Amino acid sequence: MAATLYVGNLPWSTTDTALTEAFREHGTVYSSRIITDKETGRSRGFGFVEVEDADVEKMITAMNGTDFGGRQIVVNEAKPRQN
DNA sequence: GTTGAGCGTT
Repeated sequence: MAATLYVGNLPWSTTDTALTEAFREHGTVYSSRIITDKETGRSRGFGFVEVEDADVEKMITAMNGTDFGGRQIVVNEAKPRQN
């Protein structure tokens, strides 16, 4: 089972790989994605990380508000896109 | 060569 995490306040230079590497240290990470602007293709400064369902709370507690690339990131449970 | 609240694609 996998759950999705919303990660905000990211530096513009953050990559999906960087997110994976950071979150992998605190739990099981299946995939990660940085949301890019549909018109310019640049990073919007936030992304989503797919993690193990049982590790969601641990990931949020461990990563929310922590320094990432010089910025304090925001980690929350992502709102369900499909219902 | 920019910006900074906010929840994404098949």
